[in-house]
Amino acid sequence: MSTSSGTPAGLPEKPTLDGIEDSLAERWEHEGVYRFDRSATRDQVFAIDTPPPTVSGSLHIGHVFSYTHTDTVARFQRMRGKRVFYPIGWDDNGLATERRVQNFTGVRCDPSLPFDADFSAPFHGDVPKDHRAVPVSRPNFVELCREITHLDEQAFEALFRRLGLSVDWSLLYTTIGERARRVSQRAFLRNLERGEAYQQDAPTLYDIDERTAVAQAEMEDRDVAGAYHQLAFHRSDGQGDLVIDTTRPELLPSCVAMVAHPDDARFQPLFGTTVRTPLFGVEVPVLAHHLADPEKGTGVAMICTFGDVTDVTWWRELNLPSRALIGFDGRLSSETPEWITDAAGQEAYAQLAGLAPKQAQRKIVELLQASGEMLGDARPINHPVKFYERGTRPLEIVATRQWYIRNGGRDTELRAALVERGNELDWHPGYMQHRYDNWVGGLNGDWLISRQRYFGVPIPVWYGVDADGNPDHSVVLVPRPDQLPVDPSTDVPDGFTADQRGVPGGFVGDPDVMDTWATSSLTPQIAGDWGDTEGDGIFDRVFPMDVRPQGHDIIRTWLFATMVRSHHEHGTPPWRHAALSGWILDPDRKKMSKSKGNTVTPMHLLEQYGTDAVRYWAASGRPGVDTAFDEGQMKIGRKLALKLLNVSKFVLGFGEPADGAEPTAAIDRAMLGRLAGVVDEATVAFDGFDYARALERAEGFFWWFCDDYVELVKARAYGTQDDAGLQSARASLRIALSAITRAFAPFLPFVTDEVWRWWNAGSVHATAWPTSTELVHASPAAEAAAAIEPVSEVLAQVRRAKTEAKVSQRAAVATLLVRSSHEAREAIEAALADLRDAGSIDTVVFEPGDQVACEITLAPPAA
RNA sequence: GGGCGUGUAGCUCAGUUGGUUAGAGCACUGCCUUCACACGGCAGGAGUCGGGGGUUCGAGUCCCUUCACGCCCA
Repeated sequence: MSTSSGTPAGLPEKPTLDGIEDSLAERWEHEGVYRFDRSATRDQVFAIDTPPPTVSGSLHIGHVFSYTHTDTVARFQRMRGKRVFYPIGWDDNGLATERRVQNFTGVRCDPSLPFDADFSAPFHGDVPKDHRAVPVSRPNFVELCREITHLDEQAFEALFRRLGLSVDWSLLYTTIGERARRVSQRAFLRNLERGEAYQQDAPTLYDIDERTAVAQAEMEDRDVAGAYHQLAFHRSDGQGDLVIDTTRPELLPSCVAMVAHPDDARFQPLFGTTVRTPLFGVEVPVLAHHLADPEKGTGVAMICTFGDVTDVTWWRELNLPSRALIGFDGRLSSETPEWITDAAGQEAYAQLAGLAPKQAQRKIVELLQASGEMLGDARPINHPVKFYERGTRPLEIVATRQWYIRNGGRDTELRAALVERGNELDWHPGYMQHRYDNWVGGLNGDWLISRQRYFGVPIPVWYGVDADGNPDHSVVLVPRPDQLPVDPSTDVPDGFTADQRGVPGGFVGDPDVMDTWATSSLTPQIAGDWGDTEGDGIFDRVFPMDVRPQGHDIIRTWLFATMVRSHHEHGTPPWRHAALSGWILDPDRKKMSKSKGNTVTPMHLLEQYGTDAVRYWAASGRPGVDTAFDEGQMKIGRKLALKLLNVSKFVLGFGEPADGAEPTAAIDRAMLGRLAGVVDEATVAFDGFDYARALERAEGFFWWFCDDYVELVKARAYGTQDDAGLQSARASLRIALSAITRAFAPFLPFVTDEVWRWWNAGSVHATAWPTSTELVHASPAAEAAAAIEPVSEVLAQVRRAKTEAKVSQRAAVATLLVRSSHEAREAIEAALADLRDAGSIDTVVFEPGDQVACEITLAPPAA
């Protein structure tokens, strides 16, 4: 191979980053670089249980951030020789999608309507403000949901492909797809068979706007303005009043008891006595319970069924009657309840019947003030109230029949087992396990999975219908496994015919769908083809999976729910590692969220800085650590990508080294020694899921390599010294460039593959991760440092002298006097020819000294 | 109220089992058209490591305490 000038074959004259994303993404797809090898054995596989993004949400920079983290790990493992099982899915089922469809198309679902084959949505976006939602049948509504989510999914896929995620797109799934429904229903039916799923009539958190029950995990506290109303209850013994403070006077008609702390001396004499409620005159007992807070209000509270979750606890533990008044419509019952027997009470209730809670509150305050049973005015306070996390009005508690899955909330043994499962996982970072332990330890009920919604996986059961035509929920009819997935609203259970639906002696389908987490808690089973529909049995070779990457905010939901399902079904944690990503913060260190309006869409950033640059920013975010959105980091990423492009051109521009060319020069072997250490560090970091550290080490080396090493050996590589030196420099540059390119490949997949293909067949992503053992010419680490550091120091001092003299770095140095230790002098002398070339140095004189100290005499400028 | 995390240069962050004079990039300032790269290079100034106390020969690092911010839970 010629060593003369000219661009060797394959090297572009003017390398560029522009447009490399599209062409490389196409090549990867065409070459099947990320295709999972379905014949791989378990020990060859690295399986990743990636979060399926909610496609009805907006695309934002957070997606780029956390998915990049996972992708770097996937690419590393692939280069280490693993067959990487890296599927992705779209989470399209659930309330978020229903809402988006309602808002986008101007419809609402009315399940009582029949399917209309000719239906088309009144709008596609831009629904007028005064538009009244058009009621549509459930099948029509579901069809619309599918249509809209399909559009959203295309936008997500475009972004994720542009981001260069090395997922196997042939494994794509959706959480409403046929497989997801089959797997979810199968898992549920097996839970049912083993007694892990059950139905129960119980007080349930209920969102009256969405008309659906919600689970503990979906509930959140919000501070809202409320007001204490002081009400006087009348002692039955006629010895005066018992005064309470309540924020919900409208629930007074459903009061079942009074409660105070057992140690509270003020109320001890009253325990066991009764009082009569204001307005309604209902007699209720005064009871003791440790959850009553003596500091709160007057220290005594009224128990209603049900005002909040504490009421539920009291109701259960004190064996109180149920006097529920708020129905599914969120309004007070229109019938006067039978426990109000007093005529005046009945008259008072008549004025409240059918009102929404807020209206009822205004009315009852009026009545109480008129009767003199409310003392003083309402006193405004701020207090925490339970909301559905996607809801706008406080949750009510309504007693209804729902399906539950056991999660340890009512069973200490199961809870302990689930905590233990958490111990079997490796958490990255480790402190995230506390979130899991705290959540599991604080559960106080089982997992409610029924949702009174439409776009979800149907609960796959029917009920018998009794002789009076009412559903008999004790007669549960289940489908055969080979029937799955079923839709009980259209499918018919074995032994019945379609015309028996809803008639006495017939059957009726469960109208509900499963909670979205009840499906997404099965992503390992869905992605891994549990049940083996493909017939190649890959499930046993990908499960339990190696890692679950996800945000730390959904440990209590997604991670925990997945653990519960896997524990019940497989008796194992679903993965070996959990890798938690942090948040994106805006420049004011506030969490980015749609409601704050501070989110950033990613596509224009990918276009402006290039994908590698944006990935560089993302990969700089430490595992689990919240990271500020920082375009500055993207600029640095772009510089890094450009530098790799240019230095590759430089190194490869020398052409193929001569046969047998080897690193022989001390400084060359020392550089490789430093590189070997960096490769080892990056490998250890990656094995522990610390991609950010791996990047930092590689990057630190790379800038030193470009700034010092390349500058030092550049002249020698051009041929200013002997041939042995030339060959050593060129060989070393190539060896280093190869390892550097591969070490950057997980982070900068585009530019690394671009430059790799200039001089190698195939993709860098299909080659081996660099190892220190392949760098056979490397000096041992300690020797390398001793050989490099004095040389770098001299170079730096020469540069500084020229900068201070305000002359060009090419300016000639007449004399360089170096004071140094004996060892440093040896290192400097070994690289002296390179130093002279790099610094344009004429005479070099050594003197003994402690630290490396130079006196530089510049040559007079040439005229 | 409980749990967890964070606090290091103007900004974003490294700093491993305690060990020389606390590092990097950005920004800022100055210089250099240099034959891989001006989308570049070289160099410079800039820090009471949130505060206080303790352990130690030695603390950014370990312990206690306190303040601020963030997240999760109640």
